[in-house]
Amino acid sequence: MQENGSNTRKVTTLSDVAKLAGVSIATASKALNGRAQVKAETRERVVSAAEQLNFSPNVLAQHLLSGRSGTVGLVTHDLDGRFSIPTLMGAEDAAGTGNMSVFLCDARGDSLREQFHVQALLGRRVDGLIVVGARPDPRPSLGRKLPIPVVYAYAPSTDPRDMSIVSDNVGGGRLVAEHLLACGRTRIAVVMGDPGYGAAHDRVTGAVQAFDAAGIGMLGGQALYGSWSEEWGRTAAGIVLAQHPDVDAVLCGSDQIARGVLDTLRESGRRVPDDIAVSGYDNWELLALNARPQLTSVDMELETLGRRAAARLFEAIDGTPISGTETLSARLVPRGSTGPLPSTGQHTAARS
Amino acid sequence: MQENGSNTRKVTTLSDVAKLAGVSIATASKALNGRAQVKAETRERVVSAAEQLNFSPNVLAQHLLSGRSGTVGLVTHDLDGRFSIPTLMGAEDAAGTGNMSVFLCDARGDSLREQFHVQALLGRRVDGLIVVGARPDPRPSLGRKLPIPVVYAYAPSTDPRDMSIVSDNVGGGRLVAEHLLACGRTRIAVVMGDPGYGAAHDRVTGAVQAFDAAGIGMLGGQALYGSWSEEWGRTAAGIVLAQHPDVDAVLCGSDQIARGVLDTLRESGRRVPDDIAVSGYDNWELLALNARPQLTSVDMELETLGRRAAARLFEAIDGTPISGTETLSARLVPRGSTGPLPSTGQHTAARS
DNA sequence: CTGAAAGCGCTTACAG
DNA sequence: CTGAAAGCGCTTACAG
Repeated sequence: MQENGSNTRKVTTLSDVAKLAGVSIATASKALNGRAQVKAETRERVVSAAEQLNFSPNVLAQHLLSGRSGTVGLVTHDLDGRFSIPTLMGAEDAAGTGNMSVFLCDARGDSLREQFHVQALLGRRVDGLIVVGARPDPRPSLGRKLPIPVVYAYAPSTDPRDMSIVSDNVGGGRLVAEHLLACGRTRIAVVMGDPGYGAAHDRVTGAVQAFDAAGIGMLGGQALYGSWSEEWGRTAAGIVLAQHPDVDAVLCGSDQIARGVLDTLRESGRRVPDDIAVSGYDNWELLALNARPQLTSVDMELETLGRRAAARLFEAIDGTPISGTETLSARLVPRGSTGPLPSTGQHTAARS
Repeated sequence: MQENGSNTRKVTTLSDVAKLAGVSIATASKALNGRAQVKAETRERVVSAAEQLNFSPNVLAQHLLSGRSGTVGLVTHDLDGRFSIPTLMGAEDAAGTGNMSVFLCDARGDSLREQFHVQALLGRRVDGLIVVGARPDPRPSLGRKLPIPVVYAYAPSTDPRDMSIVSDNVGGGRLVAEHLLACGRTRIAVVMGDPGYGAAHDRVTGAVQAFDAAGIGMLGGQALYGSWSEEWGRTAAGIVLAQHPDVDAVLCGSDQIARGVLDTLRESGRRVPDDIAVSGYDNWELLALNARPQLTSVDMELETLGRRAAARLFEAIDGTPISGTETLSARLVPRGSTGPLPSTGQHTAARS
């Protein structure tokens, strides 16, 4: 009944195919692999035998010979998070085009666990390794003594000789600040997330570059740091409104923060974007598309990042030396929460 | 410089170890694998040689012999979604305890892609397969002719002879309805998601069972179906308030819907939970914990589900026949959005 | 064009 | 206790 309850069913082997086709196993191999020196008629006989037996070559054996396993290891620290998943999809994508398969290992931020997984993957003779961080800050290198190439994605290695692919947070901050300026906003507050993240400071740095270039200062002279949460967004918006009632834009460090800011603004009777423009970061569609109005955001293009990481890894596997940090541009995604100031009015004061 | 730019570095092999230890490769093998018939002193010499050379046995070769690869394939259809990831984590978890590694393949809802991945995994001689759906509705079987066992997780197979592990949506709906009843609510509206999902109807069915047992009817006599979005939650809450201003609870089909409902209630001046209790489903912490108040929800315990799927798969790999659908109970997570009616009052009417 | 033989890295009876 | 030999499933020179 349950035919696959146990592995008793014998898997067909090349020698089964050869026997059925009435040839040697060497000839069967050549026929199936499209080698030139096989008579057409013989090849056909072998191929049809293989089909008949539903033959699928044992890749493990093939790779024992070739010295390559056709697999890569993906060690992630953030399987539940939203950063590693798109990275991982991009990598799987790039891998899938060839005949690579991906081992997924979740190290959960624990470096012992990471070490354990790396050893296991080495034993499986993966051809290379991609390490995906949970947050964009630099992380310790796996070292340079591994027999296979490694690419660090999202979170770079602290060792500059390693290959890392990261998102440009400075550029992303600049991009969205420039957008707000282009919308005619001049009194722009910055509400950032956890100051323990390098990305938080990078995004502020980028925004300040844009403000400087426009010859205006950040509203209040400095960014408000807190956490990456809606709660903090609500609180921070209250602070901004109290201290700077004439604010005309809030640049937020994440979409979660922006959602909180939007809530407080709405409940204070401020219209978005007419009175105040609001921008997020991450372009997390769940949050951005369900916001009222929909949220202008910055997309780090993590899938591209993952694809790039995999591409670099494959180059390295093919022998091209790789090294250094590659920074990927972010992309602005304008939506309803930002727009030009209404031509009629100055920035209206509180209207509740 | 870049020592791992190409794979030139030769990987140490058991024969290297044997040579260094001055023994045959057979003896080296036995020594490292803890076979009894090896002199302690010899074993020590071999072990230290292995360490010195940083030897890591080629698992591909070992598995060629044993007939098992020590790997399983995880084919998912929802890598970007929130359902497959916890399932996958649970599976990885269960796998990690042994010495299993997991190949991750994203089929993206495309059955051709799925077929392709299954073939590739078969070629890699995985010992078993877990198929994770993107939504809880039944899906076509991969068939019964595969040489390895398969477990369907989250989305069951349509073939009852296959092994499937699913979440109990009827029970979950009943659970949360009972909770609302226990809070003293009697005028309970049900706002469900996309009626194209079996889970939507299942959750309603469970709720109705609880209502029947309590001898009360659903407010309005039927559930409102729409989509799994905040937008729909906002709209639906408006409908409920207009038609049944004396509503005292809203049972929502998802946390997203509940977030929308909460927003409309707040903007209509209704207090949650004093005037109206609100419950979600999924226990998606991002949404549930950031809600005001925090959202009572139902947790499908997807990680447990994944772990269970993997456990069943391993049993099957070990020869135990597996079959049938296993239904996992959901768990109520009470938070601030539900609670007893204030003792002082009846359900207050609109108070805006 | 076809096949016998060697070998990929390992393990396991089987002799010594 | 140790080692030579066979074999896991395949591919690739090398002879015929």
